[in-house]
Amino acid sequence: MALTIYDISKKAGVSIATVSRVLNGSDSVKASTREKVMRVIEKYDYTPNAFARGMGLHSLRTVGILCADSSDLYLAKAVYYLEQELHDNGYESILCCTGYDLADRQSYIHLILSKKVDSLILVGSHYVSNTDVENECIREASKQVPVMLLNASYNYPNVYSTLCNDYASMFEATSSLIRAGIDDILYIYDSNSYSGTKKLSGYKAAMKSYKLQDITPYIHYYDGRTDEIESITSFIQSIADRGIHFHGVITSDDPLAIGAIKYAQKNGLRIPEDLSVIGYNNSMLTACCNPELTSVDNRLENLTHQLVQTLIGVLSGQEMPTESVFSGKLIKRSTTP
Amino acid sequence: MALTIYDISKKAGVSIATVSRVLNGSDSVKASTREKVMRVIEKYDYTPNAFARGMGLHSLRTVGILCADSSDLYLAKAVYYLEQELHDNGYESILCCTGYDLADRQSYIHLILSKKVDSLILVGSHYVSNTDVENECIREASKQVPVMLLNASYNYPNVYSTLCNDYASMFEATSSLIRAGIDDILYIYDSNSYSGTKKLSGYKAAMKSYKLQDITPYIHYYDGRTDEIESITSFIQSIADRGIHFHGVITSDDPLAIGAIKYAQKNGLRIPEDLSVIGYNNSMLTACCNPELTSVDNRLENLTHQLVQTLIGVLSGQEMPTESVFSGKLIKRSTTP
DNA sequence: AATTTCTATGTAAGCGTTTACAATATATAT
DNA sequence: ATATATATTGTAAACGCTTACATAGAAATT
Repeated sequence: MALTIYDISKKAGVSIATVSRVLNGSDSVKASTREKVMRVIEKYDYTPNAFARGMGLHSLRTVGILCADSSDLYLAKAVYYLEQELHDNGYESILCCTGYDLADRQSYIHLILSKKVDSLILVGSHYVSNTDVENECIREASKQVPVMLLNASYNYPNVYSTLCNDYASMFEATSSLIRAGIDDILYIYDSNSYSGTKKLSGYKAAMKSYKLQDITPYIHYYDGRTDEIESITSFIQSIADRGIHFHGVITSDDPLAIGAIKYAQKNGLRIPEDLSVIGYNNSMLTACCNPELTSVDNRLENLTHQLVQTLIGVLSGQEMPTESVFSGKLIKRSTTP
Repeated sequence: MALTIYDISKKAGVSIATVSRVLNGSDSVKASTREKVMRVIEKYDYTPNAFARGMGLHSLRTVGILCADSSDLYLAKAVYYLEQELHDNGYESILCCTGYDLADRQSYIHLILSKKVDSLILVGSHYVSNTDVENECIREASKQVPVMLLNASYNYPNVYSTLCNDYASMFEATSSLIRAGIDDILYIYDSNSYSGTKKLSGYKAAMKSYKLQDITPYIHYYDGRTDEIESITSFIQSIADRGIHFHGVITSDDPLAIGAIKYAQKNGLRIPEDLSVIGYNNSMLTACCNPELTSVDNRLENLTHQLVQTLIGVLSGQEMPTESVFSGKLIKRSTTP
């Protein structure tokens, strides 16, 4: 059995309260007593039981992070930045990868709330949906702790959003191709999440402002895994095979754009002369392919920084903005003219 | 304030013991009582406090996962598989990203142990080192719970290892190039971790068995971030600029190999005619570059599956193998002859 | 009908901390 | 030397749950 605070107090010849005070860095402990206790603690390598602490303490300075899929390049990076930021601010974090299934997500929210976290960070806009049933769990969680959304927005008390203006970014990306004289632009997306919807709207708006005809043949939803490039490539091939002509491809995520590049290369199309490609998220993949991929950088590091700053503010009782919006930026590389 | 078991018991008109029994699925509760209690629980959306449970319960069916960096493609995928497997086996998981700093890692181990986890999984061989001081925390942790190592081996009671034979894989990868007539092979690695060392040995052994001259000029340690392809490219460029000639590059991780491909393309070298490249981990990057990258698949999904199976066995009191070794496989694509 | 057995529920004692409050020791002022 | 203020330490009551044990009620046995 592990040692308890009683064992330590006995061995050090003080009360448990004093040991607890030493453990929690209270300043009302005589230096000599503190040292005496510390020696015992170190000698026996005592670690306080976190559950017991959790019962007594109000805050454990811990926040829960929920992320659909940590193997997604972009989400993984977001989690990484968040953990860093939190750590730098003296907070611990617990991460749960929930997958994309709604029921699982809900049960994970319950799970993580029961661990007495000070806040909940939802990474990736999959957690915010158009169907209101889904958002029920956000509303519920927000009754207990502040809920922080990354790349999504949800207007509700105690919910704070930090996001990039994906609509504007995608509008700009699309417009840039149109200005270059390309107006038959395929749009491939892989998610109907909050930001997924915004991006699509941005594309549509740009297309419509330049073009009158029906754009629905250009819009395609890919529902496979985004780490299977070959599957993406054949998805795009199948669109071309259906007789849809396009000289541009814009995607909601870089891997999809890689698929487009592969498609072009398989069909002997020159990039960007015969086909222009724009990705999204400006991930490391942009540098892996050849030619290198033009992509939208949505300033993940700024977003995560702001999110944690907002969180710290909220937790310390300050009034904070409920929504912080950043601008993305189109990073031009070699897949666009 | 959140509801407690007392509130529920009052509302349902039963004792807290009965509520607790319903919560824990005890079979000695009358069906009608169970339903009555469940209704109240659902109505008020009650979630038991995990800390209080932790104090009473012996196991919370939770395992801690420690991972140096979740933004690393390979590690992130490992974590993802592990969480899935654990979830499928009725275990929850807590993940901490520790970074590569030793002191941080140690404090995270303490942290996560204090949460009364049933086991500790260390993802990535960075946790096992040649300097014995570092492994002290593994030994300590293993006194409390079984410690599972992914891609590393450490012979100690209550420590279980699941790994790929990186030595053999790298020996084979190197040999395959040598057999193709290429014997000036650069080796780029990015870590002195357990598996990093094994891979290097495999390369060395293969080189030595075919070649007598000194191979040290070919071995280079890259200590930058692996998601900065450009930085890798110029690293390799600088090696070439120092007058070292090579017709092959083998790397300890795919991103490094992408850097090699980029280097070749910048210098007008044909792949694989002028330069052959082999990566490691068979990540999605192998499909992103052009030509597509030959790489070693070390069967991550098998590894994680086996690891969790072993863990479940150990936790249920069975005698389990302390080391499970899988074979990797060289996946030939277009960067090798 | 009385006794025994079994099932369902309740009571109360932990689990290992934190912390308000009380008590004591020490320092300072008179 | 005494009174007062202050610094340090101790005592004991939470915190919200689990579970051994006690108890009441129902069913089965005699």
